[in-house]
Amino acid sequence: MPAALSSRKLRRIFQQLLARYGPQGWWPGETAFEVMVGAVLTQNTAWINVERALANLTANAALSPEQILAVDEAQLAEWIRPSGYFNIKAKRLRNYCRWYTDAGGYQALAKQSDVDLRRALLVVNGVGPETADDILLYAFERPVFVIDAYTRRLFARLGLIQGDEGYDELRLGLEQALGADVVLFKEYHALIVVHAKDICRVRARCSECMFRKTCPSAGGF
DNA sequence: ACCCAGGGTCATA
DNA sequence: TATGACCATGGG
Repeated sequence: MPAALSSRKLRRIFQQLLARYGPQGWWPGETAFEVMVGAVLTQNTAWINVERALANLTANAALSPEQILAVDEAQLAEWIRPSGYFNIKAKRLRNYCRWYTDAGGYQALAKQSDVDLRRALLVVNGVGPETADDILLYAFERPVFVIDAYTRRLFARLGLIQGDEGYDELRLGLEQALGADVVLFKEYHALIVVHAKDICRVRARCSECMFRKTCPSAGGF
């Protein structure tokens, strides 16, 4: 990203998305911990399947770090089966919960600075850049711009970025252009995801869909 | 039958 | 640093 991103263009795109879809109020979930679990379970997975897994955990009173650490890993895997990759995600959830409780839980972690907390999250095996940023933004209310595949494709299609920038390069560029704004970042990421689903619903398998990797043409809103 | 989903890790060159 | 294999269910 040689040149700085245009704050004006970014805000205009946001306003268009907001006008079309309305406020999304993300992240869906009752508690901060549920957000964290959902962030891990939704890795490369449709949210509908994550909801089933979360429902299983809730039905078994297992949606807490203590219970996730207490139950058998095979049992945990069985509960989260609908969200796919259940064996590896069971390990990842346990890794996360071990880190979370060892660190002293939410109150203790909330005392850390944005950069320190981000660095700590990324040490957890199974938590990568996007999962860490989901947790930082939606569970800890930190002003980080979540970069997912949709975000990259959208801004690339619209000519704001090249598309092959590194994760942090892109994230920092957006954060710098828009300024630290938790409310804006929460809505922006949600609207991009909702727009992606909307486009793919309306033009299922349409070769012009801007969100398909194979899309040969630039789409508009 | 095929493609993809609100990614991440690990082995290899 | 940069690819590729792998993880796996469920909907369109």
